[in-house]
Amino acid sequence: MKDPLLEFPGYALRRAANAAGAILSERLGELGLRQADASALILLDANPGLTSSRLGAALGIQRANMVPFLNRLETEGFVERVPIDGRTQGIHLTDQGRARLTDARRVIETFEAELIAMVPREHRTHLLPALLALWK
Amino acid sequence: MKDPLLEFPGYALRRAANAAGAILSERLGELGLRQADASALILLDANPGLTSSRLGAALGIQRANMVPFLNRLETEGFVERVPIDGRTQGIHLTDQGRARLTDARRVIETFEAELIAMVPREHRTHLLPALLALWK
DNA sequence: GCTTTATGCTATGGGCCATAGCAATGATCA
DNA sequence: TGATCATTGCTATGGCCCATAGCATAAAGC
Repeated sequence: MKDPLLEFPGYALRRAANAAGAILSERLGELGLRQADASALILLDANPGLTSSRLGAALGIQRANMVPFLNRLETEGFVERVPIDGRTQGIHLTDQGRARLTDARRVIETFEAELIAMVPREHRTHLLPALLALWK
Repeated sequence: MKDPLLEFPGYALRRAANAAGAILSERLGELGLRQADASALILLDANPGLTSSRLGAALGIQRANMVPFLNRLETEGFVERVPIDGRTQGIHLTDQGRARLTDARRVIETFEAELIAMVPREHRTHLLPALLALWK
């Protein structure tokens, strides 16, 4: 069967992201985390007290969607909101959040290593810079 | 602001695919098409009479989700189902489907060219093979 | 002080994917 | 040939992620 779609980098990009995302989501799911959760934990660990808006901007999540997202993280005890002024609040990891992050890191690093191992050696170092150029 | 996520190819893959997908979806939307629609039209043009199951397998769409998908394409007059035997049917493009495909091709080829142009020259030829290795 | 902007929020819908289960047909094989 | 198995197309349903519109309050800017 002919597949002309295989010539399109954009199509390959979508399929690759879906395939990789499915694997990672499944593994993070065993920790009770989604991909966005793990990303948020990593970002908050590196930048404690980040604002909801700024965290959302970094993750590419809109303000409106940050609300239920952070609510869930807070309900599960990974995160707490600390008021900064009347309208702004800093998001901080709880001890439980940091503990879960440790587990998540293991999963993610294993996953990323496997991912890189899938691409032929001669293309390997080019993947990350090429991908970053597409959205950064 | 520190962003440790930028070291992860898997994360960059997801962000790049989302960014690219948003642009393509918007442009195809002006033609009344979604990404999966355009992919299906291209595949059906290259392989007339493809079965729903086989088309779904090629596109990475499950049987259950092919039903409303093909219903819509049929309702909009892009596709017709031709019974092969009692339980199998071949999907064929209609003239209207082929016409819309012509427009879609223009959009997609422009998009793909712009996408490739975004990646630095030294990484350009590595992108497609690297991505194909991640799911093919 | 008044206007403008930023922040966090509610409500809602779309697109895409996944699972479970079903009826009917075709294929396989004793 | 007849019984079993596999395939095909389908219904129903829910989850996840994203997008828009609109709102109240608070801070910043003039």
